[in-house]
Amino acid sequence: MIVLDDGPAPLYQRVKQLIVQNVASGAWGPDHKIPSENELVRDLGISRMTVHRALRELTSEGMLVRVHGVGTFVAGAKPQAPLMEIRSIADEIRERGHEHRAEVIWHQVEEAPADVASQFSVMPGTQLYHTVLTNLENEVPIQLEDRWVNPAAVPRYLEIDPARVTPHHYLMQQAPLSEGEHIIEAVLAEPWERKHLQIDKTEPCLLIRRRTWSNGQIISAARLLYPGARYRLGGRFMKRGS
Amino acid sequence: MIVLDDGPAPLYQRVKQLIVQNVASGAWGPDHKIPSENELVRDLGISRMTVHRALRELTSEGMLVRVHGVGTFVAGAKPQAPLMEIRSIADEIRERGHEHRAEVIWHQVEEAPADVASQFSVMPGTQLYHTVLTNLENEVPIQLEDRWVNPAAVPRYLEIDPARVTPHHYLMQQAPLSEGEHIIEAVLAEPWERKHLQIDKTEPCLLIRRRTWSNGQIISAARLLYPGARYRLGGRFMKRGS
DNA sequence: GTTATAGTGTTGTCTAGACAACTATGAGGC
DNA sequence: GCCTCATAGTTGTCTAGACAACACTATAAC
Repeated sequence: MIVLDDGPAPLYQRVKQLIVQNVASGAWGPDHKIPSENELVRDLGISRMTVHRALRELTSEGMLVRVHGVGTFVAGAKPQAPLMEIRSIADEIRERGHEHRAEVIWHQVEEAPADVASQFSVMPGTQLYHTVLTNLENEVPIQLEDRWVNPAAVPRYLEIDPARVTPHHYLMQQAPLSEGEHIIEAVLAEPWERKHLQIDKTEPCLLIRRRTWSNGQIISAARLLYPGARYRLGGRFMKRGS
Repeated sequence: MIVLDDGPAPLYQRVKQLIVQNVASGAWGPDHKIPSENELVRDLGISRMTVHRALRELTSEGMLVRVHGVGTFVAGAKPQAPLMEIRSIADEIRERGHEHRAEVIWHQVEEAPADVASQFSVMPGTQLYHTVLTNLENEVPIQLEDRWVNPAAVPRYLEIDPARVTPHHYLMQQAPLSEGEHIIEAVLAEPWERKHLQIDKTEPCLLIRRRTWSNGQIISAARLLYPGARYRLGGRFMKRGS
């Protein structure tokens, strides 16, 4: 039985959510043919244009593949390796066989400063969740994580203990990732950042600004700061814009 | 006077093209308020849903900014540095104050092999343009560029001389960039690639696979191979997928 | 058996209209 | 001056229907 969640969200977003849930749960595996537009129209009792918009957006987001005159299918394994990979630093460290520990510096509600507000497309002063912590590999600080989270998307975020459940894992579980953005640059760390990373004034750092979306809604914006001498970046990236 | 191009393309795509042209030509600069949906409906003689879809897609592509109840504006300077940057290797070399020269290896029509066809979403055997060349910095090969181009999007591509006009510059001029994708990995070069790059069998290479889109249409797919000892990658990336 | 042809089901596009939600503006009352 | 409220203009969403384009299948003709 297919039924829409109720809620204040627009209809087409709830249709998208329904599809995403079926795919994320594994009920609809790769190459599964999903119900046709007319079937969804009949089952959900909504208009075809609304269904069509939901399916079209999910197609442009890479979750579905549509074939004119045939049907709509769950996107299978891509011909090349996954285009995006957002890894957890904790997983990375453990895969290297090292010990991982997180030291929480802040974990609270804060009013968004202007630069953060613009990234979230909200008014400055809007209340957001803010977590700052360092990730240590064998007791050596390897990353400073400065993360803002959208309370509307993840209302219970503040209840977690970031030292035990990494914010990354919690967010991935609460809001299946649909889109991400990485900006990579080399910078010098601020004094308070240097203190937590235990690095020298002249130490160049790799800065990764990461934003993630789920179902069109921004979930989180994070600044990830790596001491240059202790980290190298690898992986695949995709970029888009302007 | 605002008027749509005629052609076989769907109406909403022609509306997008009209907006893109006005922005690319500079007629509508950053923060310019573009005509409202109702004005476009009246001037173009088409329905509002069609106009709305065009504006909505351009907004999601980052070209426009829409404010509920106010209007639609050309996206201005972003609060942070441009999210995507696709640079020309020739520009990079010249900025370092070095001499740049390109050696053309192939520049012709070819039938797409299966892997290329899948990247272009066409049938294997479809005729595409194919250019292979090396870029030399002070007569030292620094990059091998293996590029496929969509003839439907850039029909006169074969008429250029890649040694004089870089394919990158020509494509950027012919089809304003709207979207791009980078995949970065480390590989060993094929024998024929090693010959042109004048590198050793065991030399690790940085491989960047780059695809670019313009107005929803794929323009070009390129494999850019850099000898690891002669190049370091820097820049900003954005990724999205799955 | 092979080849046309018609029919069915699917996605892609477009229309005309409606209502909701939001913003800015100006008029009026205090 | 300051506040409240009505109004107009804009974008966001949704509907019901229509036709086109495409793929597949079953049927009929040869």
